[in-house]
Amino acid sequence: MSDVPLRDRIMAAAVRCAEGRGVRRFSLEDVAVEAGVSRTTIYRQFPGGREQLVQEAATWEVARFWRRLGRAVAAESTLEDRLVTGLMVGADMIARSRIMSTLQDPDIEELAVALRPSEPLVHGVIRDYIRSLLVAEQEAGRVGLGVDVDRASDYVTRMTLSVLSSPAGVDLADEAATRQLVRSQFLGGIVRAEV
Amino acid sequence: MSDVPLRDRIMAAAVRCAEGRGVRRFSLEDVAVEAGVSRTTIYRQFPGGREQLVQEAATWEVARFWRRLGRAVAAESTLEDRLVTGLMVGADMIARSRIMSTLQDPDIEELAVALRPSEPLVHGVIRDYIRSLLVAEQEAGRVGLGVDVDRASDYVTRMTLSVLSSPAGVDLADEAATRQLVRSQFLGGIVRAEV
Amino acid sequence: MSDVPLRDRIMAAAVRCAEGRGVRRFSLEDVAVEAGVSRTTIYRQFPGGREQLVQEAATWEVARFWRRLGRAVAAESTLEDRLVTGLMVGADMIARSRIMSTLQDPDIEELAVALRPSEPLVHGVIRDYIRSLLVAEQEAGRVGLGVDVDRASDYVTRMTLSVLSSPAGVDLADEAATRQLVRSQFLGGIVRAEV
Amino acid sequence: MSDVPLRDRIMAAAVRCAEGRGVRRFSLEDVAVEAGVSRTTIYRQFPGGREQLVQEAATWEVARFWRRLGRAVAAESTLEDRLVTGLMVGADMIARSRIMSTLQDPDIEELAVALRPSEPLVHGVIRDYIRSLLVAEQEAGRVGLGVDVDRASDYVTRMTLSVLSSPAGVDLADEAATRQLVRSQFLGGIVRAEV
DNA sequence: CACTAAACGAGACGGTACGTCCCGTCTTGAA
DNA sequence: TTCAAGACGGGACGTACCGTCTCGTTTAGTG
Repeated sequence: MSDVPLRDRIMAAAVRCAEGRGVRRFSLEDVAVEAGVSRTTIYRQFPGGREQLVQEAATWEVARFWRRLGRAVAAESTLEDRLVTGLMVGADMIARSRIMSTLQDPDIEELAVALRPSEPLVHGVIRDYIRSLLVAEQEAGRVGLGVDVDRASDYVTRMTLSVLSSPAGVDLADEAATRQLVRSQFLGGIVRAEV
Repeated sequence: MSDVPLRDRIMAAAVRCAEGRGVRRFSLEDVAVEAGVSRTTIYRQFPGGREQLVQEAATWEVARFWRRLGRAVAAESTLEDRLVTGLMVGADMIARSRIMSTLQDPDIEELAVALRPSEPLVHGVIRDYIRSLLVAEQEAGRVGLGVDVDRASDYVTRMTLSVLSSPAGVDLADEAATRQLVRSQFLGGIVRAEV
Repeated sequence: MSDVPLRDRIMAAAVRCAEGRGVRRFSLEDVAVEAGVSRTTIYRQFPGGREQLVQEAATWEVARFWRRLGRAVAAESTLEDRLVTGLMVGADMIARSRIMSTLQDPDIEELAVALRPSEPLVHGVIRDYIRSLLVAEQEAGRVGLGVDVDRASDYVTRMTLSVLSSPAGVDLADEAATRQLVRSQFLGGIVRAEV
Repeated sequence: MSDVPLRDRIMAAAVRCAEGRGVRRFSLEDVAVEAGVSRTTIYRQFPGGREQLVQEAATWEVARFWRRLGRAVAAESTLEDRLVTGLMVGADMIARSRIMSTLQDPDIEELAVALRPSEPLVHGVIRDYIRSLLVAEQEAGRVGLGVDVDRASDYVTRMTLSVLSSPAGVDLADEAATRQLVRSQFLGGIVRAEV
């Protein structure tokens, strides 16, 4: 409805539809109406049909998620703060997102799975990012001596993604608790205790 | 194909179909033929229709996965061996499973997602199981003094599930490497080094 | 809607639609609604789709036309009366038929053409029928001596069909004129003048 | 493909397409390609769209048919020869024409029907033409005394068109047979026997 | 032993959505 | 200006399933 590229408008509409009716329930007709576009045009933009649309919309949405998380985290300065903020903001975004909440439903959701193949990718990206942060910490002399940065970043990445996907007991809305978790579990053996 | 309960025969057929054509591609007609049953009967057994069938077949298959993993692990005696064996056997089963391999495909698969909601559940079950193992280790005096068993089991669970779902660099077919991983990363600060 | 066979109900609906909107304009959806049937069912009855439906409905309707004409003609006793009645009733039915009137429209109509292939067939049937009448007349001694019955019946058939399809000057609603036409043109050299 | 008027090029292309794929099967895209023209241009030349194009192309082709038949017939001198030649050449042209042959197919063809509305018109034109020939014969003293020229020309026209559209037993490729037919059936009671 | 009731097989139907084709309109850019 | 090129909305087509229903038929279980 403006100068937003047609493709993006359609993907955005698809995401909104998925949030509303659930991924398996919306029809391309719904998306077309939501995007203010004809069904034909969707097939012109995504020749692979529904499948391609869902796939691309999903990765597009995932990218947007991490982009926003990245921006939020960039405002912080220390590694610990970034982890804490990342966990809290991420959990909040997930909670807010209607997709994720509907994803809790026992009914089947393609989106989550369309998002599956991107998991190893995400793992890699996040790990590299965290590694760069760790290196910075190391250069600042705040990392323990015997620490293997590669191994440590992989480890922190796993814990982060795991906690984000299933908090399991930790209340990520509580900053103190989250910070406690990050300190003891995530960075325990890595970062030297602040004096 | 004889005195096996009808329900199970249908679910097994559904799993086979999912392995073959992918979850979104098979029709109830396919399942019916595969199970040597009429389509009507499927609706009689699963009044919720396709959705219920996929859901139940998925969790049924997941349960089978963990059951088999459990049996394999039960043969081992120490915590470390159980973790190593669990990781290796689990990874192997995932690799062998045609569903999982097709799941790598970028195309959409409901099964994986039908399996999603069980994730927190699985987390809980595995954590409790590992916790019981840790308690045993503790009673055997093989756990470090300051270790919080609850926290440690949660931690080991996260690492296990994470590594299973995305190995990311670790070769879980290599026992030495896997054992090394388990020792240093999983049980590093928890179990006292064997003398 | 009753115990009328589904197939016939659909064809009747198709004919009504053709009468209404013109043959090229109606959609299978229209026919489905008109027949009180789902679109799917039409495809189940006519696997050849729209084409087959139009084809069959057309010949079905043509057959109905000639059947009714045959009944009307059967009431008459002499050859001349049958021809006169046939021409008049036929012209009247064509005039009444909304299909035929819309067929006058310069716009394209498939029905008329779907009916085309049946033309030689119709020619044969009508010729045989007229031949049988001629033979009866001959046996009654009312046919001229040198008349070749085969040739004569073919001739009368051509004139009949031609006049029916394009009257061109003759008013087939006027019995006197029609009878005059039949006597002088159709049976002129064939039947012996009544004394 | 050069200075031939755009309109004619398009209609010629339409006729070729109709000959190839059948009338209902070709798309405007096909015609555009065949005519070496953009689809837009077709709409500029035929604002009525596909319908107008088919209509005009059909009558254009029909006119061409009769024009060519007229030229062939003009070479003959007597009425009988013109009729014989007309029947034979006409039948031959119809047989050769790929459109007409495909028209025999049971599948639906708009062209034939687009040509339908012109039937009464054709009847009138042919009749007037034949009437003029008959008048000439009459002036040459070769027509029977009691013959009504109007009625006779109408009659000959009907027989001619009828035989052309459905020969029904007569072999119009055999000159002797055709001539025999024309003499006995068409001109029997009209033209005085040549001495 | 027949009779009935439940479970299954077979198949028709309504309905939803998909992917495709084509039409007719419009805009943009180049000759 | 005229035309080519191409995007778009819209309508219909033919197909694939789903879920529901109604019939036979087989199989047990019971009077």
